Amino acid sequence: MADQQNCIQKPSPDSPADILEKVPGSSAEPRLRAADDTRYDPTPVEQKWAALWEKDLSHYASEPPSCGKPKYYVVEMLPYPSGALHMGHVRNYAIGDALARYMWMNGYNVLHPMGWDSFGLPAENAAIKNKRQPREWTLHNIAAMKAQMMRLGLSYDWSREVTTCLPEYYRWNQWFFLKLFEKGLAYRKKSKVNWCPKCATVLANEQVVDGCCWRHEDLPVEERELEQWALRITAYSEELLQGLETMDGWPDRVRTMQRNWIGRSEGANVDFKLEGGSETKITVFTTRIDTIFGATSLQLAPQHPLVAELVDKDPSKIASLEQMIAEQKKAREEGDIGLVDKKGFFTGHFAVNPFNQERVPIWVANYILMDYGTGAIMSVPAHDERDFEFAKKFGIEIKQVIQPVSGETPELPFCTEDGVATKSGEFTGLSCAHAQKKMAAFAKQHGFGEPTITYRLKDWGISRQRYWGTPIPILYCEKCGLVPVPEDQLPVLLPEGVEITLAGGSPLTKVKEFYETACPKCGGTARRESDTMDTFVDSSWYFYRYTSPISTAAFDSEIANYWFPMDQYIGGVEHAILHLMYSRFWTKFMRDSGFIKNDEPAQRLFTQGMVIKGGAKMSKSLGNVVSPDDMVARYGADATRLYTLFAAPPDRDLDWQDQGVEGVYRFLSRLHRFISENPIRVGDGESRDFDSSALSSDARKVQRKLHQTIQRITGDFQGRWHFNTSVAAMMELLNACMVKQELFASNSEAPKAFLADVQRKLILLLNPFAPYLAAELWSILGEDQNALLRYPWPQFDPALAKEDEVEIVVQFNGKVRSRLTVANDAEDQAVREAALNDEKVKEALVGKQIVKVIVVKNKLVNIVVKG
RNA sequence: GCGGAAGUGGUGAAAUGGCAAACACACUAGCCUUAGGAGCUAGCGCCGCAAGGCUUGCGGGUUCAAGUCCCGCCUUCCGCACCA
Repeated sequence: MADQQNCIQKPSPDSPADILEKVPGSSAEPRLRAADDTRYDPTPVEQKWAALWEKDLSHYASEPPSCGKPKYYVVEMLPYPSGALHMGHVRNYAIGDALARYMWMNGYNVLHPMGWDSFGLPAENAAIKNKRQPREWTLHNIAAMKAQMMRLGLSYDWSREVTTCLPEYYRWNQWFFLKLFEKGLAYRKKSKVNWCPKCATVLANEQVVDGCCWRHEDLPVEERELEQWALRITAYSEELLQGLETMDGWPDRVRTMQRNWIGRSEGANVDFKLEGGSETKITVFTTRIDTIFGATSLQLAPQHPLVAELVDKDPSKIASLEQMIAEQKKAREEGDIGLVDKKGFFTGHFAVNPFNQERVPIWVANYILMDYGTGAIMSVPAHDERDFEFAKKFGIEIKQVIQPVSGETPELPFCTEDGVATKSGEFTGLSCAHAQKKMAAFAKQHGFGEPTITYRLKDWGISRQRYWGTPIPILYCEKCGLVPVPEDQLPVLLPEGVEITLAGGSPLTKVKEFYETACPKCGGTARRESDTMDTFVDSSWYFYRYTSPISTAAFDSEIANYWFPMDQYIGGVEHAILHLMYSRFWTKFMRDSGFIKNDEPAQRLFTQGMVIKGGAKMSKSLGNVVSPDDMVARYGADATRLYTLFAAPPDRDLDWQDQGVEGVYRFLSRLHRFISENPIRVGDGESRDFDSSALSSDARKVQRKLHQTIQRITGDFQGRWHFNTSVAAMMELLNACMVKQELFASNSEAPKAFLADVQRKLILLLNPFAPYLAAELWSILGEDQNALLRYPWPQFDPALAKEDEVEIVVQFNGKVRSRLTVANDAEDQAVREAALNDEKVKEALVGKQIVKVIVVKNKLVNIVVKG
């Protein structure tokens, strides 16, 4: 690395050799070219085509639904406009662009748009740091990144560009919010929230990682109690879960992660009354109601509302309670929840088990979580590991009520459900599963419980005490209370020129002309909601907006129904839960509101691997960041893109190697040389037909390789998307052409139409991966410059791809002993005889006995021998 | 602890149960060159002068045949984690 950098000379003003290329905003040294460097120089070529394509946007634009072609909707996750693309983006877009171009060439009406997830905190941080307004800073970044994308030659339909921070977009966030509010899916709730002191705002559960903020991984979140807007995603818990079952176009990994996140758990709620005729009851959630006869205590979370009452005013209990809460908080902050020693104390109170009227002591324990289930459990030490550990430590009774089916005495705790209830009153003798059903029904019948399904998934808190986001369209009137902003008054515009600080709560409260307003109902004084929406709201539905960026609605339902669901969605796996769960929820809400018909946003999801270097994620602190601009300046956009596809299969992490880019660049140079030195042009009057059967054997070799290559690349697109092997196949094809280079020379005897066919198809195959060079070579061949994207993808002929002869290995017990060449698809019997008559085989057979001969067509003969 | 993915040359990697290492990178030698940071040719898993032998994290198994399938273990990465 260091060596390589030392090799690159500094440009000197008087050097005649230093030509070209400095991408705006790039810190890269321009690549110097020696005078006799014969390699392809991508910069002028790529810039020429980029300029052409920018002027002629129709070159990319999707066609109307009525075009008669089948639709194909492919979206790459839209970026946050941080100011510059990184290699992860390039990889993501290179994959999507290859697919879009391939589908275009296969006759589809392709929608391939791009946009900007442009609300969010970094703009505010930049505002504080550089005294620039978030809007101006953001729009500037968008312009810079759009230029980068254009330079990369990505085939986006820019007429549909979505910028979430602009009123024409976020007004529809507000509009949807009102719809959600009407349906009761948006509501206000006072709750303990995760507060990041650095972001000075609330985080959703999904945005808390190991007790820390997802943006500040070492900074523990604080707990605060706030009034918050929440979206009732839990109304769809079951459907979000069920949907995963049939979403086989999504990676299993993502589906599993979502399944775990939703965390469905089937069980029962059971009420335990306090002892002494009190009507106060403690509701516990259990998945093992079948063990309830073994419950020997109740355990409450330290934050359980009843605890304050139960500890009375006992100072020692209050002290241990406070200590417990503090420790739990600390453990949470350190991500150690689950490893903490179990602690607890007896409250001095008892409750009554409604099944057997036994009195059970009520404890408070640090291993009970207030935010799961009811925050209280019945403790069954004999049949739960955690309860067992706790009971042992504190001397609580352990009572076995489940027996193994075998009837043996089990070692406790005995936690499997493969057992039979014992000492359980009228339920004794029932299997666990059976007992669970009967007992839950019994509880319901007697009014002290019911079957219950608990989900880990929580409602989505969307209030953010920040400036740079969508204002929530709600007013608080002194008389009328909470009033939604009438639809015709949308958008609620985000005020400009606001002073931004991270201290002192929401910046919007300080903007008088925004904050203080009149009630639309009564005209009295009202104040506006000063919180803005989580930016995941923006990204939950942006891909619908792409289909019809109109001013009169969020999107046109009819057109959305034409394009949706997305055929392919492509992005990083880091969004497996947050963005992808919220978007699924949003789609279901819109479907139930009649705006769309699809149940899920995307038919297929592809999650590409990360781009890493030296085994670590690229980061400024590690100093291992590779800038796309530098790569584009040195090797061109084609080579940069091609390398991201070549270096690893797209679903795997890609370990960036600076020297690896050289390799694909060399390939492109060689290809450029191969065609530009001897372009085979077919004139208007000339026939493109030729007779394959009349080709020379060398020409046939090239033709065969061509058809094999088409077959492989087509297969890669249709199958696993292992574009690394597609690129390798193209390299092999070029190598095969170069070996027979004299075929393509001007004095060649091969039919011109054939040679032209090879060159043209080679370029067509290249087009999805390196569109600039493809366009350049296409025009060198004198073909219609603008038609490449719509030109049909080459078809392979299996007969032409087939080898005439194949080499067969002859094995003895699986070890290669000889090789022979036979006709392709030769009969097994003939191959067997040829093998047995082979000199080497005969030699090796001396003194041995043939047990069996296995012939695998076109592959091998395995002779099983003895002795 | 639970769940998932991965482990193949110096490196990135390839291989519908059928010749392991395609395609590249790096390296070595040669050609061409004032020069090489261009281009071209050849070599390049390991051991061995060779014949040949060995080789896909480790150990078993299935099979005529295993990188690939099955069982157990190890390592790395990812997700979840006192979820009742």
